[in-house]
Amino acid sequence: MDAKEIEICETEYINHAKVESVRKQMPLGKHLDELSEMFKALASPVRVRILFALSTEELCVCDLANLLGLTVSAVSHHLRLLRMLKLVKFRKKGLMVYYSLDDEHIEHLLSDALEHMRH
Amino acid sequence: MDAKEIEICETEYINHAKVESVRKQMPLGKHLDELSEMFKALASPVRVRILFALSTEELCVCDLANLLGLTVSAVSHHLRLLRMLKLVKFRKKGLMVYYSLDDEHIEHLLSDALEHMRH
DNA sequence: TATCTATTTTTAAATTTGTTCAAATATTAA
DNA sequence: TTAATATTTGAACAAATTTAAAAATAGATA
Repeated sequence: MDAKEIEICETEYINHAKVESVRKQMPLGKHLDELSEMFKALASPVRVRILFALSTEELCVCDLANLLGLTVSAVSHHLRLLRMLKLVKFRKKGLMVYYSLDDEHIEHLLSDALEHMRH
Repeated sequence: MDAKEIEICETEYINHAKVESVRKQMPLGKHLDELSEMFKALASPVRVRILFALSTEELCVCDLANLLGLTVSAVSHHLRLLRMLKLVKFRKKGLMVYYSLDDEHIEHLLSDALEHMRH
């Protein structure tokens, strides 16, 4: 038992072999971080609504604001996050910007999660 | 166009028919809120790590703290959240508390999400 | 009983997130 | 060019989250 472990957890009961075995089986740290980033994008009532709305059809920022009862600015901030995480894509037509889900993968993830929640 | 809509979004370009059609197809508000709560539980690098660790095998609080390099207190707080959202369960043996995933559903959700992320 | 210890809870501080408002950008049209 | 307008961005603030430290709880053992 080294100094760091003592600092973290002063106990005789750590099962070091077990901990090492689990550590070896963990996915790579960067994958776990990306995964939590993706979940962070979904961890908001507003963004979940945006994504489900877009799973029905393409909508512009103003339509989304109207649907959700939020300011255009607030919606735009959320869309920026969703865009950065590649959960939505957009196309411009004149002054309007139409958003849609980035791919069907996300639609499946959403419906799977909804299904899971219902179980 | 009523007063509220004007307040929210001062534009001539809202596609009201489209917005209403989407609104009708949205899942119930309470389901969307529960879903975002579940995602909130997953929206942290620490909790994602806790869940993947527990998908390997049952671990006590101290093992988890040791594995993740956090204080026991911090881990306990995260476990409380995961417990409240029914993502983990626990069994007591003497002074020790062993945590595990609540069911295989969660394991599937995690591996599906990891898979999605890799795409 | 009293003591020891793994975990939980409380409190408080630090950080992150969500929202609004105002200003900036980009595209259309006059 | 100038004006109009849909969207984006930045700054500021409130609300929520994360963490550590200390106190409290609960179970084991002497």
